[in-house]
Amino acid sequence: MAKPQDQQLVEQWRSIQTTYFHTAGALDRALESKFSIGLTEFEILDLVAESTDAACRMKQLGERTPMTQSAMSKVVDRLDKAGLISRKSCEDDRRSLFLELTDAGRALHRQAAVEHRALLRENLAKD
Amino acid sequence: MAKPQDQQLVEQWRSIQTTYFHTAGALDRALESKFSIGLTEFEILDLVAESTDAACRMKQLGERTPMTQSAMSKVVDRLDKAGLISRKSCEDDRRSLFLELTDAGRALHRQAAVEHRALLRENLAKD
DNA sequence: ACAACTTATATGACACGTCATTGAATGACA
DNA sequence: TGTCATTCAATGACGTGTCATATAAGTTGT
Repeated sequence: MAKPQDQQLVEQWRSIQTTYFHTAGALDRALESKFSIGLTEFEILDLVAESTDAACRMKQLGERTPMTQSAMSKVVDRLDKAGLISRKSCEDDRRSLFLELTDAGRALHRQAAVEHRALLRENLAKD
Repeated sequence: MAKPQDQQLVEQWRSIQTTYFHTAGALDRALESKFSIGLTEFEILDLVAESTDAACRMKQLGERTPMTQSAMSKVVDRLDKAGLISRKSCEDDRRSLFLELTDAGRALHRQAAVEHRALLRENLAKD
């Protein structure tokens, strides 16, 4: 009944899902237990950390992650409350916000990134 | 500062995430609007539909999806309440449950599967 | 046959993401 | 300059997932 090419598509999709779930789960649990931040929080830290120029507005970040604007706003809010990031309003356009890591944020990111990369290596390695 | 091999890992991961988010989002929205079921619900229907033998206990399904046992239990509960699936207790081991599609469930699955495969094709196609 | 352990599923508290909406600032244009 | 539309971010209501636990049934060893 099922077309073989459909079967193959479905399997490809399930494989992506499985990889995603397992990897995301492992990352989330590790970051949570060792650094008390979730994977989403780390991902924002990571994006802010790697953005060299000052043009690090939330809007730009939104273009670099599949996260919703709403989700981002809440994550950034948590990071702010945790003292890992700071939001400064931008003079050019007062609707925008500039994000930057605090010292604590930078330190935590540096450590967490090591763990993060290591787990990616474990999980994404071709078996 | 960042090792190039790490960069590559990170990009591989982000690519998986993006594919996963976009595809899952598209599937979820389409199934929700056209058939009033979420992606997770569809996935359970799909698994039950493709399990030929009667040995379709929740436990087995759990082995075929990255979903949590808890999550599965709730999804199945919703499907049951929606009249798309039925849980019959198993005589051999009364802790287990057999799942099977109702007629409505089978009909809905048949239609939804077409949409599902089509969207997978759109989203997973190599660009 | 009785404890102690293990396994299959359900459930409650809680956290997070989504959608829709709001508030505020900007742009466009007559 | 005043109106209308657009853009950036925040928020509240709501659904669904997760963890820890509960419930119930099966298993093992004595």
